[in-house]
Amino acid sequence: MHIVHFLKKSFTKTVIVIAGPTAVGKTAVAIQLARHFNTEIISADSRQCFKELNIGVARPSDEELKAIKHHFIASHSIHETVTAAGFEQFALQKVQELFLQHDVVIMVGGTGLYIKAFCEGLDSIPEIDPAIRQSIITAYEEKGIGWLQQQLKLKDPAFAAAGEMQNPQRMMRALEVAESTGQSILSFRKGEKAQRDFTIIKIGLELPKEELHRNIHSRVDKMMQAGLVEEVKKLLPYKQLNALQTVGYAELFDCLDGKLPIEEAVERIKINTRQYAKRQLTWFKKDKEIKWFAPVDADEMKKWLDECLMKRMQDC
RNA sequence: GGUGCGGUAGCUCAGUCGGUAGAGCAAAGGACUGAAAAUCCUUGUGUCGGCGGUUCGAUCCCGCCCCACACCA
Repeated sequence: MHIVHFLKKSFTKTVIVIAGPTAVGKTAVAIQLARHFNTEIISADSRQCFKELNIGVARPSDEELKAIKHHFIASHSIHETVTAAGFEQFALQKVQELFLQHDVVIMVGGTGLYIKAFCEGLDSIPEIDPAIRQSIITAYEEKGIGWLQQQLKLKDPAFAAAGEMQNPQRMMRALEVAESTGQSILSFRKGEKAQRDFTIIKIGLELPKEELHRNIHSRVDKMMQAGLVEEVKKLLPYKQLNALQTVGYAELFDCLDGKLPIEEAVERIKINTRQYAKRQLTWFKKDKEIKWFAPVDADEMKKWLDECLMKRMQDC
């Protein structure tokens, strides 16, 4: 009886996930929905979580942050290691905290893997000693992809046979797992979806391609006017960090290093942002649970969500 | 006006000692479980500036014309 009661109660708790490509207008929609449900927002963005990055990652404005409380925005430093697994932990804990006060919580973001980790969980793989990781990176940088291929054939033949043997990042991960556990990374990947004790509703935001591209173009121009170059200049000493392998920063580092004229750097940022948006769309379109809307249709979203929530309450 | 150099994919260019062409970038599609704004995979694309000539055959050789750039007047 207690358990049934508990389930009933927790299933009335809901996270509304808002996904979509960069520059589609996620922030504004999230704020409208947060107002409507009188709740708070958890960002699912692998770059906006860094306090050192602001203009270039289109962090919500101070007014927006003041209007609705956001989490996982400017909450970490570029010197920390932030990962999908870390985000899963963070968001799961945050959501439980927020459920004490709210029945509905909004999650918005463009980082598909983070959203997936939150909704479905990641298989648990033992922690890797940072020293092992570093030694693999160093060796790869010195000896190249051939070395990685050879090491993997030796230490994780299963991955070598089935994995992506041209993709250094995946290969390095496989190698570090093999070296520190003695087992193939494939043996850890069960692919089981974690069960969450709350409801998840997914919304996708979409615009015609040309319109999205116009948004990207003008947003990059605005970032430049807002002083992106100054922001990037301060981060130049840290350009090697993972957090700074980021569109808008990488290109301007090249510019500051004299490798690229400023006009070309800006053009590059626009191109790379478009390509990034395309990758996001490829990822999200695969998720059949997502209900798609135009960003201007906030009222329709509210209506649809209210109906959804009503239905789930009755089901429980 | 003269001389030189060039005109080949959306862009930058390579190439064919004459048998209708290929790289990079862009574009399109896709993958992706601890770097994910990262990383990786796949795929086109052409009146080879125009008109003639030589040739079995011309993008390639020859002539004329057009266009761009540089230099000289």
